[in-house]
Amino acid sequence: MNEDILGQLNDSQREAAVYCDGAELVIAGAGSGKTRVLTYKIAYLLQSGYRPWNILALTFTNKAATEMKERISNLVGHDKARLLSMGTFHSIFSRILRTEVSHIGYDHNFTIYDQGDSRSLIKTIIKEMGLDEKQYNSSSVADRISLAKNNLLTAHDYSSSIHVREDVERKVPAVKDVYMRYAERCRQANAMDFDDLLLNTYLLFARHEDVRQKYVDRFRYVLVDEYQDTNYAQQAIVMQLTRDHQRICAVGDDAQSIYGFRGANIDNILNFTKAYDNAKLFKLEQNYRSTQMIVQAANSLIRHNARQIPKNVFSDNERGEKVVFKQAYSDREEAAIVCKEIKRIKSREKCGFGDFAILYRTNSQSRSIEEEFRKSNVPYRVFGGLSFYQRKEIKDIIAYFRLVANPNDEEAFRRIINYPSRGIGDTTLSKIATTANKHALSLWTVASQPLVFGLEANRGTYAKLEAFCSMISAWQAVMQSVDAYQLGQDIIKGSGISKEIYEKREPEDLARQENVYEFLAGLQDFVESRREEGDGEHVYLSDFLQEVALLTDLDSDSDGDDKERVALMTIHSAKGLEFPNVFIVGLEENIFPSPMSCSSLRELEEERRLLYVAMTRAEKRCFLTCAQNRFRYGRVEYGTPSRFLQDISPEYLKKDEISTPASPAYYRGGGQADGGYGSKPKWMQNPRPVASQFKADPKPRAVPPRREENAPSPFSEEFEKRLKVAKLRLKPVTKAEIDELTAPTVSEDVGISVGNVIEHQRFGIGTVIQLEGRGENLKATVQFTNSGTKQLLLKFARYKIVK
DNA sequence: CACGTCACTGTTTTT
DNA sequence: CAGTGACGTG
Repeated sequence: MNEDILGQLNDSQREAAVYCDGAELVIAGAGSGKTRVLTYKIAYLLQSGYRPWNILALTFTNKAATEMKERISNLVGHDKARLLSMGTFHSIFSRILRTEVSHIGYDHNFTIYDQGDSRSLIKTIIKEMGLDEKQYNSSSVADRISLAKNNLLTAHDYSSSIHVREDVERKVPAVKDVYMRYAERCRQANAMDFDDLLLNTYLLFARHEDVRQKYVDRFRYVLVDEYQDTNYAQQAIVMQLTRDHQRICAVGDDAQSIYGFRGANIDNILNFTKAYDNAKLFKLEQNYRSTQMIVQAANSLIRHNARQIPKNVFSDNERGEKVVFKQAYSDREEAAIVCKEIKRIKSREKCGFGDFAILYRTNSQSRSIEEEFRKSNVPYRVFGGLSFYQRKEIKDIIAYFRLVANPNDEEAFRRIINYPSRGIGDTTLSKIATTANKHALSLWTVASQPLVFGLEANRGTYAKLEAFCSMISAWQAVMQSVDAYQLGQDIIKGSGISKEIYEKREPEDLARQENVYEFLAGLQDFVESRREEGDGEHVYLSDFLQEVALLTDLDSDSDGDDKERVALMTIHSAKGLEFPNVFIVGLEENIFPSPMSCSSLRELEEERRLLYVAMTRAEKRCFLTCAQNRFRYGRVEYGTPSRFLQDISPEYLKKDEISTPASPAYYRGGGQADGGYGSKPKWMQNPRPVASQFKADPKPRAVPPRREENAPSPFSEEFEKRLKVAKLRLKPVTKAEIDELTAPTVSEDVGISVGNVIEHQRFGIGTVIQLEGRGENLKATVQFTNSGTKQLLLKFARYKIVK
């Protein structure tokens, strides 16, 4: 059996796979079968007597973990494979923290703050401290803190570290104080950000030898994929787990280290053999993926980097065509060239749209390509960008879930205390925050006992707070008895979110409704698959929350459908993937390399590696394009070809091979904004009557949920089937239920009631369809004949009753 | 308190 | 361009 498995590897792959005598570093050139070695090594370990749960395999993405598990399943069977500990650093260690976190003073139901949460908290703190928000830009402060955590510096350590001097030089001396407060607030909220998951794991193991020992005993063999992208904290944790027995296998390629901005430290891989004394070094140098031409072109590029482990990547595949470079006049022409070339290759060879990928440096570059593809009916799929879980309506729902699971969660509290509107506005919120800070308590504690902490507010406000808190408390009470799906539905209905979302009928609302369906379907799916896996009879909301925080839609497995679409993604998200034909677009100075990364040689080398990664995704053909004029930040910018083009040896590069499309003006000139489609006035073309209500989430996409047949929302493929089923099973919130939820409160003190027709000074004639609130807060929802539905606060509205 | 409007401004990659 | 914050109005 061993023979069978190992027979499928080449000599150097096999040597790397069977070496089990100690620390091992496998330098795996691009396309050299790195994943293959890892999977076979794990299969080999299992056959040599290791129990599945004794093996820990850390990957870079959840997707990589799932795929590897699947491949191992095929070798050793599902039963064994499913028991392996395999996942990202973040997901594996968050699970360990869940069970051990009481040792370091957290509660096991801690929340995981995503980047948006932590940025918003940092922003709040900067405001509270009265710092200048221009000087203390919340995201750069967040980056500083993140970097510190990645280097295992706690807030306390930081304040006496060299970083403080840097901060002083950069004119942001208070970063250390922001960090200090931020850490306090996170603890107060019983929350951890992504970096805390690593930092706290490290501290847990460092301070509690018995706990460390427990996991050292459990994880008898540790494998780390993409080692070049680990940061100091990750490396340190791996060291804590492996320094006793030295059974570690790290796999990676220093030439593909592209996550330095996230704290990844290329020194980890460069210095591996120093960290582990007797480490054995293996090199996989044969590339099985690409043509010789592509491999050589990529080699000639990466040769310009000084810091690297020497290696000689080669290919025995066909020689192949030269890498093609073409400069276009504009970004539109660039898109058209790419589009035309895809069609040309596709008709010449028997291949599908799925054999093509467009790679770019920044997400925003997908736009011009998308426009062109849509115009030319080329099916495509955009990866990355705004993930499903970052959509406003989904985040709102999750915020409710989070607050129920952990009422101290400050960010969740802030998000939903007044969503849907319940008359608790900024004034009340900031009073709560001030009081909470004064007593070093969470917002929830203060809000639920306002009188105890001397929160000053009027009667109405107390009542509203009371209503909100008792609603949340009621769900808390049943959280351990009602299953996640049931409770989730209850919350969506009871919170008023369903009313908020299902009431309206604008196109954007419909998209949101679908997203909520998808979300519920996903939740149901989660509950069911958990049950099938036999992890206990009941699946609770907290189980779901644990997973959801670390999910990306990149991780979702796509079904066959994707094979028929061109893939659009950033180079970063293309890591580990391969395509027959790859187009790398936007190779211009000011984009690639990014101007943010041009200040040091180190950063520049990372950008070069990024291009190396991009080129080595290609199996057969690789195209590089750039544009002279590009529409960016609302204006046309002039750009010159990227300096990296000169790094590629000319013998592998062919310029201007693609023919320019014959006619149209790809010039996006000054004057006519709407290049000849109809002539509606601007304000009619993109009606967004309620836009302001739905804006404002961290990384919103320009075009709201994509719904055209070419470009459905990132999630709809994998959810489509489940969705249909779920819709049947789900009995979506019915009209009657909505009516019930929106039942009017009869109000005696004003002469207006549901059914009245009023005439409003600005909006014209309309029918009152709902009334809520009382006294001076009495609010009417009015369906106007010509102006849609509006909410009017009657004490202000200028109207008269007509009927 | 909620919502609409206006002016300003920042520009990268993601677990 | 598109997101954000400040400000005014009902």
